[in-house]
Amino acid sequence: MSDELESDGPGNFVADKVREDLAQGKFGGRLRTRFPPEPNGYLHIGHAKAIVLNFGLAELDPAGRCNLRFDDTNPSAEEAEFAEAIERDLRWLGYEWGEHLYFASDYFEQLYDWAEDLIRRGLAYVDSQSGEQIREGRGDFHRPGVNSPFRERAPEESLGLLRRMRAGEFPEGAHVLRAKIDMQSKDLKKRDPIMYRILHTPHHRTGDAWHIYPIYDWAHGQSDAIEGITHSVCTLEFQNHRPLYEWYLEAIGIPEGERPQQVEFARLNVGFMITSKRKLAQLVEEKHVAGWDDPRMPTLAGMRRRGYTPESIRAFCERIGVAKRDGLVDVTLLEHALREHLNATSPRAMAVLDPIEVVIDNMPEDFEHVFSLPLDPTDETRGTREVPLTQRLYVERGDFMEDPPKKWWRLAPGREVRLRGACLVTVKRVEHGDDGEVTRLVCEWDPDSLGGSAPDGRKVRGTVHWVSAKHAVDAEVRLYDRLFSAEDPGAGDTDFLTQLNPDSLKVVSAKLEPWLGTREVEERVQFERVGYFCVDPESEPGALVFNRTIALRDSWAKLAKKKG
RNA sequence: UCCGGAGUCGUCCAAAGGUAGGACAGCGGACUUUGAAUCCGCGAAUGGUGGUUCAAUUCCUCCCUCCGGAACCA
Repeated sequence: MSDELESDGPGNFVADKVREDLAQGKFGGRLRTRFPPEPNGYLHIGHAKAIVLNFGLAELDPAGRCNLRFDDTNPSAEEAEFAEAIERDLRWLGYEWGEHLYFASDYFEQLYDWAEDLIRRGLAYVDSQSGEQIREGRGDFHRPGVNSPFRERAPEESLGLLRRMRAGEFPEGAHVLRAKIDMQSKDLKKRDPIMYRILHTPHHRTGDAWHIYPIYDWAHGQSDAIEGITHSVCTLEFQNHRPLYEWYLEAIGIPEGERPQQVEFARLNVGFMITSKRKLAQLVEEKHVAGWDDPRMPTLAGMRRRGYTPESIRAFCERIGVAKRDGLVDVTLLEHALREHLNATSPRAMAVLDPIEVVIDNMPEDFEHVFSLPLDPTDETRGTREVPLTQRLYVERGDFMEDPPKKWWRLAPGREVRLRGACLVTVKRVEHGDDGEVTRLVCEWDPDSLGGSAPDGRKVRGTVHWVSAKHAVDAEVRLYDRLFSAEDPGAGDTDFLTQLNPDSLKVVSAKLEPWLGTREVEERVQFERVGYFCVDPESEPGALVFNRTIALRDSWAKLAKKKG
């Protein structure tokens, strides 16, 4: 059944349309999509949805393909660094575009030729009004626009002006090229939209070759047409652009059956995350986070560093579906996809994040036993790691309670619990510091319980993780939590910065079992009973840094919380 | 108010002129050498009105609500 689902490909309205077009032989049976990021920021979870959609659609036909095209028409915001990061993140997510890497800037010359052609045909003109005048002349929702005094300028004059604009003879703002459509249109986008503006900013690819740059609407559809795109999939906010998209394609003479068609879908919003590039850039610039790849960022780079797997992100994108209604996806859906994949792939080991000392009183001081424990208890073929047991250990402070509530199965005075994989111990005495804080648990063990179960078959409900003090490896562990404390940061007129979660990062010094001390950058593991972690690139030999990707579900915490 | 979109469980997505389905979340239980995972079960929705029809959530009318649009941004 799942085979069937997969061979059918994604089931959503865009895929349905593509299948229908394919079946009807539209575009001569050709299928081509594109992912068109602007290189002015890093890719984030919202882009992942568009990527999975576009690359996924291309697979609906054996000959289908998805181009990567950088929409680099505004040099003032764009940088090569971003383009490189985007390619890196795309590959990490699992996509490949082969030789089909394009840049809108590669089409500048063609675009320019088309523009001159439009002028000659009376479909465009150079407007020499100020930005203020142009805005005023456009009217508003209730007021029709008025024609620019330059609207009837002779084509020859516009041509001359445009050439001089291109050559850099005018200051920015002196002139623009506008399409001559209809200043009375109810569709404000059609009130003589601007095609080119003068910009003397050097471009990251074309350098100072150009002094005019095309506006999105005058570049996007044309780029699609040049590349033979059949389905130009974009988000809802571009719906209002579609009539203009189509007008330009017709104006430059693309025959009807060959015009790419724009299809819009709802962008992704995830609870407790933001996907506004402007806001993400602000977080980075104002140093609310450590960078675009801060593990708390919803960027692919940040998620990668946090320990997300590409598989889990793709699975999430497939599960949320594609539709035209705006919404806010519950972050638990993302977390579920993450845990699901991590659970299936992460080796297990033990680490104590908030250590409290344990001494096993009736164990010889020089006792040492090495257990060979499975890295994956459900699959012994995945190997084992060696875990030493000695008289002095660390256990988690939170796993001990001096006066436990009902249903507490863990360490407490007189209570027998199991040290995971090792043996059974009972707390005999509790030592306190001056401030009353527990400093040490003195326990007794059952020497016949080596391995973790008692020969008499008595049941021991609680199991806790532990680390031999003598062999423990110290490491920094960064406990990440949601960056925002509000599900919809910035909603209403709230400033999203006031909703940053003050506890989104806690750094602790942990005690690791020896095997964990030999992990390498980007390796992912499960700290048993705690969560999934991965090794941060800032780790140094002998000074590992682990990032908490996500905690394990904790039904005890839930129970305890419910009972107050 | 003008133009363009959208309204289905708490959330996201699906279906359909004839018992509205899945996932996540929630709740309950089983199992457990991870209070994890796994398994089983439960509750939960078609914005409103009028109409067409044997039957409307689906088709039509009117209304309501929400989102986007007046950048020389994408």
